Amino acid sequence: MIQNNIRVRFAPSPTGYLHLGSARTALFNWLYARHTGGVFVLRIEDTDKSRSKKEYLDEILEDIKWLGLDWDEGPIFQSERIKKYTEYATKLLDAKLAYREGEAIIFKVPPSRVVKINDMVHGEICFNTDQIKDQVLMKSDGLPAYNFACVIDDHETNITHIIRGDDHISNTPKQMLFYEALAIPAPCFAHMPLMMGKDGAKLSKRHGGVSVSEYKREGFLPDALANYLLLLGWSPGEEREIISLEEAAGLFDVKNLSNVQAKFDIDKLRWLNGEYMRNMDTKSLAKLLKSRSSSETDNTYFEKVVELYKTRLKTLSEFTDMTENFFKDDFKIEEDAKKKMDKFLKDENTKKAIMDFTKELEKSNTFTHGEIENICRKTAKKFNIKAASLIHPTRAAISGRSTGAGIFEMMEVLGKERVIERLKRIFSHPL
RNA sequence: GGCCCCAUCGUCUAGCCCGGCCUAGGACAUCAGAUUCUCAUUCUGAAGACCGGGGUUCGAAUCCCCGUGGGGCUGCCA
Repeated sequence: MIQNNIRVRFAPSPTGYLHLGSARTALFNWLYARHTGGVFVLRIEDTDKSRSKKEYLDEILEDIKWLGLDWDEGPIFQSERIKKYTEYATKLLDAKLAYREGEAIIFKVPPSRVVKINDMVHGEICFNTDQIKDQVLMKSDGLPAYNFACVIDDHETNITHIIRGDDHISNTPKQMLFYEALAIPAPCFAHMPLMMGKDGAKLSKRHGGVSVSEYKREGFLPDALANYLLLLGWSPGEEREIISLEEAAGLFDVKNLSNVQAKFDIDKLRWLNGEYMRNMDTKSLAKLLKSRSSSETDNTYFEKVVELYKTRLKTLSEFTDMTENFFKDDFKIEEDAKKKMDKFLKDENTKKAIMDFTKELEKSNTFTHGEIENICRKTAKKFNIKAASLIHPTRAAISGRSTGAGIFEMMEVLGKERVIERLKRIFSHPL
C-alpha cells in the first residue's frame, strides 16, 4: 500500500444531536480519507462546559456509525487538552502577540493586512484584517475559544485537509492569523456550501427533520441517506444516482464538490430509500422490518407479507399501517374502502355473487392465488359481472383499504380461514 | 449596515476551470400512455432551465464588469 499523509477530521461538538449538515460534512471528509488512503480523525469539541452533554456525544457517535462511517483515530476530546492550548496561548502572550483581559487571553489582530485563503472549492478568497476584531484565545473560564482550539488541534494531529461548511469561511482568516503567529503551517481548506431546506431557508423540522436520528426513526435506510447526502453537493461526473459509500470513495474528488448551496429534497430521499428497499433481499428487509414491529408472527408469514409490499414502500415506518390487516383482525377500515363496499353492495346481483364467491372459496383445498383467481373469474362469469366488481369489495373487506398488493396473493398469504371469516363478517351482516 | 460565498428545468445536477461538439444531458417530482383487480413496480412519452443588463470574442451557459436575488459571518457558542 502506498503510504501517504493525508489526514482529515470531523469535529462535532456534543451540544445537540447530529445535524444532517454535519453528517454531510463527516461524509465528505470520510470519503476523502478513504479515497486517498488517508486517515480520518474524530475530534470532540466539548469546550462549551454548559452545553456539552454525554448523551449527545453517544448519540452522535452512534449516528455516525449507523451511517456507515468509521474513524481511524480518536475520539480526541478538547476538554482533556487544556494544558496544550494554554501552552500555545502563553507563547503568543510572551511574544506580545496577545494580551490578557481579566482572566482571558486575547489575540491582537494586526491592522490593515490582507489575508489570503486558497480554497479548494472557491479558489482564492481575500480578507482585510481591519474587518476582524481581536480574537479570544482562552476564555475566562480557562477553556480555549473555538478558533484557537481548532488550530492547535489540527496542527497537533497533523491535519492536512479541512473540509467543512461555508459557515466557516469567515473563521478561516482568523485561524490563518493564528497559524502565522505561531509559525506553524496551515492545512488546505475546502469549504462546502451549506445545505438548505427545500424553500431555501435553514433546514428545519418542517422539511422533514434536521437530525440523522429523526431519519433513522422515520425508517430511512442508512445506505439511502448516505447516498442522498452524497449527491447533495457532489456528483460522480457520470449519470448515476445509486452509489454506495464504497463506490463513492473510489470516485471521490474534491474537484467535483459543488460550490452552490443545495436544497434538501425529501421526495428524492424517499425515492432513493424505496430503491434501496426494493433492492434488498426480502429476508433481510423482513428482518429489519420485524425488529421495528411488535408483531409476534412467525418469520415465514412475515416474509410473505414483506414480499407483497416491498415495491410499495418508501420508508420502513410505512409498513405497519400498510399491512395492519395481516397482523390483526380488528384492522382499521378506511373511508374509501367503505365507499367501495357500499357502492358494489347496492347491486343485489353483485351481493349474491360475493356470497357465492365466499361459498366457493370455502370448498377450496389448496387456496393458492391461482386457484382463488380461477374461482373469482368463474363466479364473475356465472353472475355476468366484471371480475373487478368482485375484487374491489373483497379487497375492502379483507384489508380495509382500497389499494394494496394483488388481491389473490393477499388472500393466499392471509389464509383461507381468515379470508372466509372476514368475508362473512362483512357481507353477511352488511354495515 | 460591513465583510464573504453563490446563481443551469420546481428540486438535485452534467456542461463552466481549458469559449464552438449545447437546437443544454440525466435524476426526483409533475402530467399522459402501456401493463393490470387497485395501488406500487416496470416500460414509453410530454412539459420544464442557462437571473437581468452590459462588455470581450467570428462565436458565451461557459471569460470580465455592474445590478438583482439567495445564503453565511459579524459571541469569552461551536
